[in-house]
Amino acid sequence: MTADSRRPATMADVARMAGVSVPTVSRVLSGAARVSPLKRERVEAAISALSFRPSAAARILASRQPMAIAVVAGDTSKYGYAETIRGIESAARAEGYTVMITVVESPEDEEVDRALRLVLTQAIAGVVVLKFDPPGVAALRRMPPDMPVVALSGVRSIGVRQAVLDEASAAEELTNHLLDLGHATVHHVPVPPSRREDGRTTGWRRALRAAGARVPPLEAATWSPHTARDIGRRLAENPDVSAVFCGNDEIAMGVIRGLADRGLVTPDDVSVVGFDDHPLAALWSPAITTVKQDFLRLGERGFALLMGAVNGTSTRRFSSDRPRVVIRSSTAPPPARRATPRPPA
Amino acid sequence: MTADSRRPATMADVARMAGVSVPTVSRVLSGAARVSPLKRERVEAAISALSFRPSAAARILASRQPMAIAVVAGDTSKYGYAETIRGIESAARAEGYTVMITVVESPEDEEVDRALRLVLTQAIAGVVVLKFDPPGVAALRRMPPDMPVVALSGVRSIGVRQAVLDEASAAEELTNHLLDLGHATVHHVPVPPSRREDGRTTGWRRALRAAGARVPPLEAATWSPHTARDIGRRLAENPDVSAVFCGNDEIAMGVIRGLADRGLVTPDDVSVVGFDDHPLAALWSPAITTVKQDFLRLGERGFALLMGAVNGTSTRRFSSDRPRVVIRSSTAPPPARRATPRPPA
DNA sequence: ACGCGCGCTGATAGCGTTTTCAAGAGTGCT
DNA sequence: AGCACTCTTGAAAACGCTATCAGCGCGCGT
Repeated sequence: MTADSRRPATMADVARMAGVSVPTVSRVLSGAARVSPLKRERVEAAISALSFRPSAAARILASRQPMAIAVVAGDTSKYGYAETIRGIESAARAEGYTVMITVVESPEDEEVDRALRLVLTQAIAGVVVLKFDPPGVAALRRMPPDMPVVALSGVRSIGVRQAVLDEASAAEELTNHLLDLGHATVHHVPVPPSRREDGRTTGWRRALRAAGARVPPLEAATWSPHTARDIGRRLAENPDVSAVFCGNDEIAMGVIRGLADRGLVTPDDVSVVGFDDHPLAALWSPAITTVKQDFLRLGERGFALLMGAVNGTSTRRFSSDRPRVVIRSSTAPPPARRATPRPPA
Repeated sequence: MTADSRRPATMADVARMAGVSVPTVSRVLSGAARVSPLKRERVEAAISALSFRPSAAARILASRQPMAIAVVAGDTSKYGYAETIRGIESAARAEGYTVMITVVESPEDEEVDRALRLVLTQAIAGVVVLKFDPPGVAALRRMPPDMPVVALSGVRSIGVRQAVLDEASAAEELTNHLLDLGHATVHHVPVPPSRREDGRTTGWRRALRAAGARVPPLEAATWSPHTARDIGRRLAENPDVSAVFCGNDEIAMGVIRGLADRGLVTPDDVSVVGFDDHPLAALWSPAITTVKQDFLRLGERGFALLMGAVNGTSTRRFSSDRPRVVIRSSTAPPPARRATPRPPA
């Protein structure tokens, strides 16, 4: 009577116990076809008596529709990445899909292939690639053509289904904000670019060009706010620097701290802006002027696009969103005369 | 000759093209048994000619071993969560496993069951539960007994296989640091507790009791650093407050900012400590004294424990790690006389 | 020369579902 | 009373792989 064997119960066990056929059990499970109330009840009783759980593998094999998607990303815990994944997951969960995550650590072929083999060897309906960095770009390129794919990114590219946050225009607007305040030019500390050049960098350059301002050389890029601190210190030595556009808020925090290390205060001596609207950006002192990127929705839009492709519901291949500038306290007009930096301790 | 049909190629197609039997194809794929070089080569040629990818569903169904695990968590993008998941994923990937993520948004039965149904309906070898918060605790409780499970958490509990970070002792040590500096007592702003009381709170209380210090009432808990800022402002009004132990670094940042809003400087007027060693903690001004929690390794240890259970390799049920205190610049002896708070603007 | 063992190979039988498909039981209508 | 339907149900056939087992060819020891 009870589930005695050590093997997990199968549909056949349930059917036997309920005195019905296997397909009937399947029907009450899927709810697709009508089953008489009596049998339905008996089947449900048997299911819980045996604590039966259907085998996902068998289900997928027979129905040919995996209820999972994969996310491929170069990182999972950095703010933008984590938030995007959260958006994907929540949209997926609402539709009954589960999300598998695989990180690709470097853009080298060998590493990319190893990670992709893992992903493609799973039962998935499609994949969302976070094309924020070189590993993401590489992964996208090596994706088999028959797999439904959506890329999430900051710049539009051709040939792929994708959801983007239009970073370039937002960056342009942000740079113009600085220019409008009276700064002669704006220095730039980019995040490591995904391609030759980031959307943020492109927008920055575009704004400077349009304003006829000098385009200063880029600072070396890293994701780490600690390197950004070093860059901030270095920037302090350069009297031409009155405004700095940082690739993201964490870098802005590092730069602000580095400037402070040399006695320069933001925004009195140097204005600094970030990007993303990190949850701590508003809390920093000074509160950081930035661009709010809705990563959560980016993830949701990406999932929606993927679903459209997977079940032929929609043929949309592109979804864009324009992030908006958030002005806070880290920007001000340039000082009449900038304080001289304090020498290194 | 070429893959003409729209159906993806199966092993039978490969076998036919290579002029071998299906099991032989399986053998070259798995590498389990020896195959003559000639046939192996022909099979490999056919595989790439047809761009054949094995069906995960069929493979799992036949072999009964899913190469995926699930992670159940109340959140995925908060620092500790994200980092732990990253640790799990990287350990899993090294062993050829993929990680599925499902978040449980609230501890209510209905929500928990809905999420768990999603998880348990997938083909997984086991699950790792992030038992950091009420949703995690609830999920763990409703997990079916026949599923291999590991809980990750900050306090030891009984009956479950688990990897922990011993928060209580670290919290005790951190509180003692404050007491040793000469503070009469230490106020506490907890994170929302996973149970009746958090390990951090327990350690704090233990230290105060042991030192015979007064145990001040707790402040209301939230994950948001912005509420923490309000709490900081409120704390500024209370002249008894000279040291504050915050449930995590983000809350510490909020509190420091709130105190600053009222003209109190850290650590001159009030010492503040956090917990976790958030990547921005060292960059904050002042740099925050905290406890370094190795979430990455927590995730790795959790995965290792799960693997032990899944393939009977090991019978270990417990793995603990002692986080260590990191002293920075947000703590100092109490002031002779604390500055009077500036009134609300 | 004979038998034994080893290495490689293919038939065959599942794995646990979903999917036809056809049959049986009612129901309503003429 | 007979017929055409609709609604439920079960039998049987996939789904694409792995596991098991027996067979075959070959080299070696006696």
